[in-house]
Amino acid sequence: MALSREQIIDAALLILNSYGFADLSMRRLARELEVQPGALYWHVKNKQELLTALAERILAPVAVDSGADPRSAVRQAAQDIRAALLAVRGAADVVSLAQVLRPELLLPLCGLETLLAGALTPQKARWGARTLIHYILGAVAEEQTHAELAAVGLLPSGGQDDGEAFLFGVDALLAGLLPETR
Amino acid sequence: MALSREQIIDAALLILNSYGFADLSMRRLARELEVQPGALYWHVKNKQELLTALAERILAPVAVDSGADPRSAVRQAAQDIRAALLAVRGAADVVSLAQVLRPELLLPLCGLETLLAGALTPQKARWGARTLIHYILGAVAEEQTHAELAAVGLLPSGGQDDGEAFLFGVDALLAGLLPETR
DNA sequence: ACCTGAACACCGTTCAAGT
DNA sequence: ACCTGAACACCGTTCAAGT
Repeated sequence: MALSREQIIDAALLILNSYGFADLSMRRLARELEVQPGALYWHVKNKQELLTALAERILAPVAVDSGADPRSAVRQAAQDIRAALLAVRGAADVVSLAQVLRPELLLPLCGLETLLAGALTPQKARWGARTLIHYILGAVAEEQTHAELAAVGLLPSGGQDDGEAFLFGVDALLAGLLPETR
Repeated sequence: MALSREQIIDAALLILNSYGFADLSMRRLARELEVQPGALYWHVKNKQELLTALAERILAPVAVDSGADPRSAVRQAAQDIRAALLAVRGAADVVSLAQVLRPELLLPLCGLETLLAGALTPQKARWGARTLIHYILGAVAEEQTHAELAAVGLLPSGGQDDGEAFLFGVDALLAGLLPETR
């Protein structure tokens, strides 16, 4: 049966989870799919485009809903994004790369801006969303890299609660962006 | 004259500024220095170590001083770090990589934690500093990547003020971390 | 001590030619 | 339409052997 774009993304996700981001190469992917490397380029423009598609897939489970107040909606969205990233090995690196090149494609990340737009001027909503995104991706990338290094024994597996540390940053940012209207 | 570690770092910085991060390879570096690739490995353990040394050099001009209140000291430090990064093409990518692997080596980044420790509990200071660092590196990396793409014509050169956007994020974070004690 | 030469095991991408 | 075969121009790293 003919190779398909979806099949390629599936295989990429599999390599990512089994061997990590460093091992995700076009040639490795071709090997896994039992085709020649060149075959991939019929379905995908280049590696960059593949990574962007991969990022979309990784974030697909996240649904930002604007229920309740912006504050708790953003808080929930941040946690959902983190969860989606942690579900796939190396995901934060993939999404960080994609985010810089094609931010408009990553809907959940745009969603943050929409949520903030409910309480801020358009410009502040945009800036605030980017601040959040940089923090989220940076924090989770660090978490995942540390997990990677700890698994290989290059780093002591930190016994601290990453989830708590993550939320501390989100809450600090939210406190600064959306001061209590009381 | 014999090759030296400092010489290698100098050449790396030169390649970075002239051709960008993507072109900074061990082989390219060797070519520039007119030695065989293997020669580099007498002076440097591997590429990772070279990048870490490069990151230290890039951030060397930054001096965090704890004068005045923590708030304005951190604000100034963030701006200084951004300036140091913007002075070298691709610097944010280099420092981001180094930061994940050996955060203790990047003194200016540790300095942020020290500054915050003046007003927060040790744990909150650590978390707060990491939040700031993730934001700073993410924001500047995006700025530099966009400049890179715009220079190549792949992206319209955004006419907005990146400095203002950067400060908005820093101030939001600081407002959340260090609420006005008034 | 410091470097060369040569190798090993890889990359991303292109493209004529086949089916 | 979809893929192979083969090439091009690269990587990071190691290591015997030379000086």
